[in-house]
Amino acid sequence: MPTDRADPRPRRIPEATVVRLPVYQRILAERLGAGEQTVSSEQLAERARVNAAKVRKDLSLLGSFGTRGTGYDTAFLIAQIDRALGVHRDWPVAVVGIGNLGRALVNSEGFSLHGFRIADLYDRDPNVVGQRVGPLLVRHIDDLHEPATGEAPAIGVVSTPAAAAQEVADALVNAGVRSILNFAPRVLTVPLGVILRYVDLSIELQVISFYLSRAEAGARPELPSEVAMWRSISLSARDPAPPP
Amino acid sequence: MPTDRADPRPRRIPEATVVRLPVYQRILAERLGAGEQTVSSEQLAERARVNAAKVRKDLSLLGSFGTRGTGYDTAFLIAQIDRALGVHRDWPVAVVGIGNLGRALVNSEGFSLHGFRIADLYDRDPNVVGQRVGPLLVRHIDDLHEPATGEAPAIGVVSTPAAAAQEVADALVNAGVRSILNFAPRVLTVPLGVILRYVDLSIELQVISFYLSRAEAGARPELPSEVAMWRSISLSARDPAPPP
DNA sequence: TCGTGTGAACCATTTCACAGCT
DNA sequence: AGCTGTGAAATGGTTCACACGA
Repeated sequence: MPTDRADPRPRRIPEATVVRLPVYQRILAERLGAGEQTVSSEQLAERARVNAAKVRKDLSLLGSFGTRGTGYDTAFLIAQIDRALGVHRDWPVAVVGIGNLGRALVNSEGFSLHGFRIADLYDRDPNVVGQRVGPLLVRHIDDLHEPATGEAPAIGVVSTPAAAAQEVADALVNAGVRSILNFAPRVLTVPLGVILRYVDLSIELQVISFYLSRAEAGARPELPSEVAMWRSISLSARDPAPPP
Repeated sequence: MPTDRADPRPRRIPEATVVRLPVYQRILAERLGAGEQTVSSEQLAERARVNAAKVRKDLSLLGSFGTRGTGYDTAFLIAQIDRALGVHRDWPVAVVGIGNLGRALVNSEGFSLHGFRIADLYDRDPNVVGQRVGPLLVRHIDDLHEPATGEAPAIGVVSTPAAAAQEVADALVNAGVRSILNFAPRVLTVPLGVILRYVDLSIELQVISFYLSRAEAGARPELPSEVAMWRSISLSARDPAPPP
């Protein structure tokens, strides 16, 4: 008997699935906006450029939410994915590095449209500290350990130059931040237990360069040249070694 | 006998490896800057947070470049990875959408430090068109089909608002651009054969949210909570179906 | 009839473990 | 003695194919 509704013991969700869920989310929101009450795995799959079986498998990990012969209820599925992702909660975000990039991120649709709340902005430049960006004042990095709201933000976004990134990451970790999203083109070191993800322009460009070269070199699609990807990297750290 | 030096028939390189190569690159550059002539798979692995065997396997796909008992020659390995990635070539890039984000990207270390040449800037806003950004003038989107340099750029970067992204992608494709890096929070549709990658703040935040929830829920590290990742998504499109 | 949910087969990637070179 | 390169085993993820329910 498949677990019904709010699953008390959620199955293990593979990392590969986790990164697809937000994509399905976005497609669902789109379809809901277009008035589609219901959506099939086939439709989701086409838009996401994946196999329909994969969509069904992914979604079935969250529970049995579809209706045979009909598909999935759009709004209901959105809610379920939200729940699985934990997005229904409030995750305060601190952005460190309020240059061009930081400002762009703060004002971006990525934050506002998806319920993440920017709690604090930090910079080191005295000309920037004290400025108003959106609804917030930029604070000095050294005040990181005592956030405006009194509690450490859940997520730290690093949008400083590469040279400052490690130092900022250290400061975030010391302040009790449990996860870091790094935009600086720099490999970071953080303690085990801190969630770390990278967003990196030059890495993406290099990956594209690779596939461009291949597409050009082999006239025949040696690697099928239609490589469409959502940030398809996977340097996920497993346990360094379960102590035997 | 392992193929030596410039391999005329390069092995197939798995996608998973392709995305790690730029990371190794960055670490190597770092070590070279620190004066390390040579580096071991163990050292690379530690910094990249991966298994050393993986590093060796990845690198052995490019050829046999290491020296047993010693490790890899740092500078030489950098050159080899560059070659594998095709970064030694000139890939002109067009950036469409010169708002906060576009400007941040154009001025970022990601471009300048990694040899990608920005060939064209485009926007739709008449107030922006004609402006000077870095060494370039912003041109109007409608001039996309006739790029300043006369030849279509190899890579198109989309940094417009979500609402304009599909339209811009279409224009890029029509202009002959073979690959797109999309920063807009929007699922795009492009013809088969066009390389498409996404960089997406809100997706990353949602993925982090998932792991934060899990880390919090299960006191025991249900999924080992140290999930460190390089943009680990993988919605890669395989051939829709090899026509039978 | 249509489309989900899912075992089972398949394929890709990771890790182990060790032979072989320096 | 140290570290690469790589078969072979283990793991993880994808796709097939079909029973089942609406």
